[in-house]
Amino acid sequence: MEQVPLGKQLKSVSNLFSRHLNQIPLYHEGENLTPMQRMIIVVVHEKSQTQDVFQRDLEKFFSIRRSTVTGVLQLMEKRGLLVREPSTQDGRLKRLCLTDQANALFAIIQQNLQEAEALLCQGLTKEEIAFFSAILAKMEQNIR
Amino acid sequence: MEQVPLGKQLKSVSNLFSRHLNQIPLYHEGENLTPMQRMIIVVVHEKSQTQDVFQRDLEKFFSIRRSTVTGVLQLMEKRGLLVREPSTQDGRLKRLCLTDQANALFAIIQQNLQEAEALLCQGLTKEEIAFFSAILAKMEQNIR
DNA sequence: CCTTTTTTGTTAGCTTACTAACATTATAAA
DNA sequence: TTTATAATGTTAGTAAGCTAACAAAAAAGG
Repeated sequence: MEQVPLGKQLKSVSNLFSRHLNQIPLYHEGENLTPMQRMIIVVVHEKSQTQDVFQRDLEKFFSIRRSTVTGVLQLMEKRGLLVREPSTQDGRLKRLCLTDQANALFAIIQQNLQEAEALLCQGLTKEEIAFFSAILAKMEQNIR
Repeated sequence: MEQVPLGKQLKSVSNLFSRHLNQIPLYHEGENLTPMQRMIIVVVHEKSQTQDVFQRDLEKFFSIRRSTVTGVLQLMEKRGLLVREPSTQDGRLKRLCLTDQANALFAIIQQNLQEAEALLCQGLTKEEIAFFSAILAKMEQNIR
């Protein structure tokens, strides 16, 4: 009847994944991007192909709070990775627009992410991974 | 061939779990404990039944860095949840010692954790949970 | 014994998370 | 129309994660 501390286990793997991602270099000379910045660049790049992307979309996509979105985007804007343009349609919304610099990094960042996930999933079958992902989705529903 | 952003999914669920745990009240009047503080109280309480617990043990157990352990414990000590006693055997080690206040909270915290995990796993069979946990363990090996 | 390496813990500075309280704009209701 | 409610974003303050650089004690090697 020993209870596996599943929450702790989840947190461990999540932390280790971010830590690993953080160690993958992007630029040759020093400067780097954080894991969250990389993920945001990828999702904004992909989604903005077909639609406008606003801050609220990140909130839902990553399951994080508004204030967290604000903070991360402020840093990214300061580093010249994106700009936030107020919507003319709806004064509450701010559209996210990647800079050329960020767009240029998209391909390599996406590859880094895929490699990191490949490492994470080493030795697991496609079916196992799909099953695992489905359980995560179920848990997300349960706890939201 | 669509790649599921597994890392992002992991982070979402992990964050949501912590957020949920953070909302479970402990005291009747205002003050509360953070998710990490709760987990540390539980693990130190349990492990110290049979052995001395040092800071390095938390580092391994939670897969976090030394500096993180230091920071969390400093706060917990400031709040009177534990004390760090330098080992007489080995001058590098600091033994962790829960206060009476923290020990008194152990039972209810453990129950909170179990309820939170039960919510997380709602609708999943024992076998599914075991399989999920095994995959997490495998991933932890892969990426460490 | 002396020197080097390993282990453990701290500090400083940063990022990402949270809550709570607030401001602003849209939408709904009266 | 006017008022109330909902949706979106910000700020302030705090916790927990990280890296890098440091200090001190123990262990290993000479």
